[in-house]
Amino acid sequence: MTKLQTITGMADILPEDIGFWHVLEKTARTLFETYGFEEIRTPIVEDTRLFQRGIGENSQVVQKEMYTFDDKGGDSVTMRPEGTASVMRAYLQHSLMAKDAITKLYYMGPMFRYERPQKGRLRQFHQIGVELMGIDSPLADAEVVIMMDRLIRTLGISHYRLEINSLGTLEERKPYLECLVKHFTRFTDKLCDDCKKRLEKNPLRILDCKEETCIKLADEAPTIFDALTEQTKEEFDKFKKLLDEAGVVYMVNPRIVRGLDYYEKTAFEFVSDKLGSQSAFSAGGRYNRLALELGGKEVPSVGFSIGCERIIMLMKEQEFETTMQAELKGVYLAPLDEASFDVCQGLLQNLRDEGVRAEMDYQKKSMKAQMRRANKLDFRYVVIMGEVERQKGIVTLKDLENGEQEEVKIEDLCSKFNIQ
RNA sequence: GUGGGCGUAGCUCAGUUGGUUAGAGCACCAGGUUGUGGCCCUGGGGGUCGGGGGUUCAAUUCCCCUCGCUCACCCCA
Repeated sequence: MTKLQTITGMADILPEDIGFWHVLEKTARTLFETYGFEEIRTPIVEDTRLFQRGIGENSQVVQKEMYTFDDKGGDSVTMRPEGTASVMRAYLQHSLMAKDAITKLYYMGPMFRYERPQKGRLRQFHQIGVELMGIDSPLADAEVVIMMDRLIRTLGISHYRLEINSLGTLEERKPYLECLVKHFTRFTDKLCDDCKKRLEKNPLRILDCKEETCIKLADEAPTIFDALTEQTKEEFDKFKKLLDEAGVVYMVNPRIVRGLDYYEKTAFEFVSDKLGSQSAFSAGGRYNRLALELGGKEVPSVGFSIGCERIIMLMKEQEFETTMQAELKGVYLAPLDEASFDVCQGLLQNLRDEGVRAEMDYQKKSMKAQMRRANKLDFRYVVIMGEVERQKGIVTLKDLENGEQEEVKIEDLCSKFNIQ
């Protein structure tokens, strides 16, 4: 296999698909900006320590999924596996809090994780993310979730659901985790092999296991809600109320667990059963401690990120039989002899200078071949020029939509399209 | 890292109980009209049958190894 091709888990996005990306990106930009978010672009490669501290040393992402290498100066650098840590780094580095107490940012771009690819999962994938920084309030939580819900609807996606949960603060979660471990330890021998490991590494994950016996044990386990303080409960209730008022449909799922260490309190996932095993196409939550982990002061924040490849799968799903015909537009120049070819070269440039989509062959071709190509490439008009036209100083302009044609003076050609 | 499925033309796939020049549809190019597209007709180009090794008179077909793709586990967007 000496054929050159993309490496495992990295995919080309071809012209036939790029329309979906443009629609997604444009819709997100427009919507986010009406909610007061501004774009930020951070580097793809960062100091490895940013992610070790930000995402959490013991998370799976940091432990085995990062594209980490030493640069030529001997520094350990990492291709970003997610966006939030970088945005927070930029926020602290440039003291963005100085401009206003609240900072609203969004970003879009490629992320990298060394995993085995499968449906909806690539090693280079793309995320659009949002971070609302500087305030700890259920109003902020609700704002970003509502915004995400509106985005999904604007994109015409209907087969999805929103699941929410509260993970509690770090202080609330600690005793709860001990409680949970105590509960499951009594049934260690009944847990599946994976969950035996989870019991030590990440007991919350057991709640999310798909093995039947584990599910049963998880059902009997104490829930996080038992451990939440009144204040956290009230905040969660307020959050739900705001969603209700905005007409956002959700279900509370106490099994939602976040994979990155920095989440606390509100957590949410937008999921669809049309995505295969990786059903979440957007997820996020509150992360009040991230700034602390990065060595700054506390910056209470909430955000989410969208898996672009996954949400585009849903956009495609929605396209049913939408045999959207390409719009016919532009002018194809079809010279029939050598001298006309040169004249058309000039016309080609004139048209393009006027902003008209124009194209012609790079070598002399038969009229049939030129007509076929004009048709194949969805041009609306063909300019035909042979000896007859040239001597009269005109071209034959054919409308491929209805087959009608007329004679147009060469000098009038550009202005004809310029007006339209 | 683990497990299942699959690799034949640009794409979707037939095929051979091992046997001469490996097929179809679509796509592409050309001709049918020496100046007129889409439909139709005719013709053409294009394949190291993923790669390597083995068995055999003979391998795309059987065996082994390997690479790749894909789905799932783990985990995550």
